[in-house]
Amino acid sequence: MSYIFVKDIKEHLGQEVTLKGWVRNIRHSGKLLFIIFRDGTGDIQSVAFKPELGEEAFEAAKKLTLESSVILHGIPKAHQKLENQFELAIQSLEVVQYAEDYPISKKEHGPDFLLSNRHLWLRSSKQWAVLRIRHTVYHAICEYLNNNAFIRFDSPILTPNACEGTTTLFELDYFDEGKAYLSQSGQLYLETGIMSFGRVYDFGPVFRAERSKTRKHLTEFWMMDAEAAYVEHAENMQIQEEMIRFVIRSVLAKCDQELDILERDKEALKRADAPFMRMTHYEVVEYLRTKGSDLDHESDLGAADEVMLTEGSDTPIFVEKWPKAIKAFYMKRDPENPDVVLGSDLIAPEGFGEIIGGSQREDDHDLLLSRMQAEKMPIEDYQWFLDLRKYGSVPHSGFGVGLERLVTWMSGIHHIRETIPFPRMIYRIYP
RNA sequence: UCCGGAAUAGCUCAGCGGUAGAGCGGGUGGCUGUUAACCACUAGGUCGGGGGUUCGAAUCCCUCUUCCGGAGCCA
Repeated sequence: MSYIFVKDIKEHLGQEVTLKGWVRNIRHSGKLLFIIFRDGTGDIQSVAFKPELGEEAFEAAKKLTLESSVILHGIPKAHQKLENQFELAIQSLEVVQYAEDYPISKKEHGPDFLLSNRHLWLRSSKQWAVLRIRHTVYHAICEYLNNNAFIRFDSPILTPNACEGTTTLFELDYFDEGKAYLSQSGQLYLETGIMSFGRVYDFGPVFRAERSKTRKHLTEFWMMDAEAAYVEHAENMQIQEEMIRFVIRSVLAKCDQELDILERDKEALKRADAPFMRMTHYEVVEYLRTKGSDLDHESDLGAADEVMLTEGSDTPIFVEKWPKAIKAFYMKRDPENPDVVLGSDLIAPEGFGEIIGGSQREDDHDLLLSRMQAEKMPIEDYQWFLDLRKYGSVPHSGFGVGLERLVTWMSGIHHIRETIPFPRMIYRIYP
């Protein structure tokens, strides 16, 4: 039997329709029964009136519990009390299953309980909204890149070595080949792709075995790495800015209802869709010192520094030209100042912190080799990477976006763990 | 890894040396417009584990475990 989705309800006003879904909440008052019904595409209040439904069916409906699965037949009409909303006048209903006592109640719960019940928590309206925004952000990123000559080029997840030597890797046995590691970035592989396709990106899970324990970290998260030939530092930032602004506009256009559910300040998002400021690391340190930070010119920004930096700014801010010592080996030196590299971090406003890291890459074989030797990297394992600088090397740049960080910012939520269906954190791997 | 905090009913918490409590959720009943509906009644507990102090410990001390918040690292 054909049925419709709640999202399309206003196209069927006054017609007999069927809806298939679940009971989000139920209330009854004598001969009246209200079912807050959801089907994945949206929620709608459904009303049953005992004399119309019949004694038996009404009593069966009264026994519905939270999250019971149910098929409703009825007529959508304007909500009697709320403007611009609709409700379904139930004519009959089929109970698919009476749910057992649902663990997630209508009152508050703690994070430990909710995370242990993540498989059920996903049904809650805020989680529904966040993950739909994630879907929109994901597609907006791909759409922007696809429209700008980038080709999807997926990097391997099982890798023989670290892309960046410093951070910790998840290790596993790989048949007779010794140890393999879960990728923490596809970037080096992407650099091979640009020599064939010009512009490429990957989008997939990456893994960091850091014992991080903050609201901005997951051990497994989704990263989009983009890499482009003949793109230099300034253009690299330009691409990032255009892409982020495209994402903002997409979320505002497609996720109005979701942003309302999350009580996101939409005006703040609209204001972020404006030219992004660019500051060098040197300028940032000078600026923060006037605001009381004791940061020095050799150090990375701390979490408090990032917040202080973007205070009063509506848009994200690029922090560029970092001291070479605190950045990765593959970043290209600034020809105007060999002490800094042509890298940039993009810091989101409203205290959400870093969402992108990018740089122009070192394209000179000998300079790159000496940097790798200085880092005591196993050169033989990276011969393929060095080869790229022998056979038609070109200036090129790239960047990596943390999907969950971007979704956290777009959603305006407190903790990154809600932006992925099943968060993996240092003390949690269930469910 | 470091610094804080917490663990009491299914859930969220109060109680902080003298007979284990509330709200929500569950059950039963009531109500024709409810909005985390409401009203009445009702069931539900080795107070995280172990050890100690005390006439007496949920409460004080030690220890272990688990979780939370923050830092660092990073996206």
